[in-house]
Amino acid sequence: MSTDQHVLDDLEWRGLIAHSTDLDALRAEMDERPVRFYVGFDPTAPSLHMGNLLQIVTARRLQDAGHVPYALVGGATGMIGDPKESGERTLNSLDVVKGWVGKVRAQIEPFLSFEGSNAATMVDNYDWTASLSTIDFLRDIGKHFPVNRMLARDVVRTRLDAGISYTEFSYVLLQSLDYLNLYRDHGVTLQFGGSDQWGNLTGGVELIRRAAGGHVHAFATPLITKADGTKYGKTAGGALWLDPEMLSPYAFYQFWLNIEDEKVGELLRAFTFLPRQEIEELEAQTAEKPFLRAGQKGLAEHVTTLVHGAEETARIQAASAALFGSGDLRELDGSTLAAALREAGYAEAKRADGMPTIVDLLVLSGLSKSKGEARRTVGEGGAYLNNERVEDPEHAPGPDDVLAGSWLVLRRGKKNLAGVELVD
RNA sequence: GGCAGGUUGUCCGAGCGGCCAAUGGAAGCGGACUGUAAAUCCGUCGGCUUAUGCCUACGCAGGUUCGAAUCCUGCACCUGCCA
Repeated sequence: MSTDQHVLDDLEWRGLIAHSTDLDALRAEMDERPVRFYVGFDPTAPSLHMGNLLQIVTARRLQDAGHVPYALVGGATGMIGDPKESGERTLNSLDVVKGWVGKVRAQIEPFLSFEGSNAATMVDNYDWTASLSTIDFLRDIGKHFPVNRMLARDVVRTRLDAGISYTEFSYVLLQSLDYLNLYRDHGVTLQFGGSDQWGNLTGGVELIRRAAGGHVHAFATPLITKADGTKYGKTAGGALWLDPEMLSPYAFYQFWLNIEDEKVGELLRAFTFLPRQEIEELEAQTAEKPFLRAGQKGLAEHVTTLVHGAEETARIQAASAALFGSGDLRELDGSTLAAALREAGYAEAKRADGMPTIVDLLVLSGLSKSKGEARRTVGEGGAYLNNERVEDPEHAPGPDDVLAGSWLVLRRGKKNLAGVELVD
């Protein structure tokens, strides 16, 4: 579309292609006509997360380049469960999976365009697998999967000691069948996914060659990890959910704002739609004047806008500036303070119940999970009321501590902020 | 199928009748240093009306004992050796 370079070159520059089938063949096909491609999302939770966002954004890039997206939500594969190294998954009921399918679908839709000549299509593999008979499945699909090859896959090998059910072992057949169906019925010739899906992706490519004699493509995006090689999203709140009910947009923004310097460039390339030149400028700024955090700010702003919208992002930025600014909280005007705390997270306390102690406030505001933990935080010197350290766990704020008539600003550690509003 | 060993807190892993909410490591959390960065160092790390108190916890269910994570019985699962 507007990109002056080939979309595959753009994807490569952004570091999005970790593994692939013959890219030259794919390029040739793309140059000839719009390619129909698909990416699948299994409903294993009520919300998608950071890893899925990478796939969604990648799909969008391909659509922007004129290709035709098929977004698959795995109502069927979600019933089975992709084998993962850490062990067998717990099966979810059909009702639960169906509920999640709806949520996941709704999360994907805003990112793709469903209009125009290359409109996106949503599909659910439950539609073509639910009625499939076991005999047909075993004859038509199973026959093309040599078990010795299946056993050689990394995930399966690591699971052989700990144990793997036949159910999960068979997962690759279902995903491969999806690709075959989309190839036959919709002319889909490209599938991509996370690098942990590479085995499943190539499974589909091979099945199409064996069962239909077709030559199709696949590529895998890399696993995004922290500078030390561990996964993102393993922090207190758990995964980096896209659903604002599961992770507040404020917390989402803060996550990106706190990315390590070494990773800023990589993430800007992978997750934002900023043009190459702008990203390179931000990278240069981060390298030269890291304390300005220009890269982190750009990253946080763009990704949060992408997921939660420009208005919400503006509110969060104002809140962050107010709460993390160097100024005195007392100098903030009441409405700014209230708005900022409502973004950051807050709880209410009844004036009639008397003024709670710092320990109670930490628990109430959600900054500490239990009173024991709150006491520990106070003891460690990590508890702050209105940006001033509190060292006595029994300390209760006085009337002078109440800001803007009804607010108390609680902080645990350096960057966990929340408000408590006194109400009648 | 037989024999042997195992199942401990978020994870790994000690403990093998009382001194065990349970050694050690990792993760997490807090502090110092910084830039709401990384690295490093220090501290902390079940819950409760903070109490020489109570509750929950050492695969599950029972039992022995004044007293069990530790002993016994049954069950489930895992690992190794033999068939």
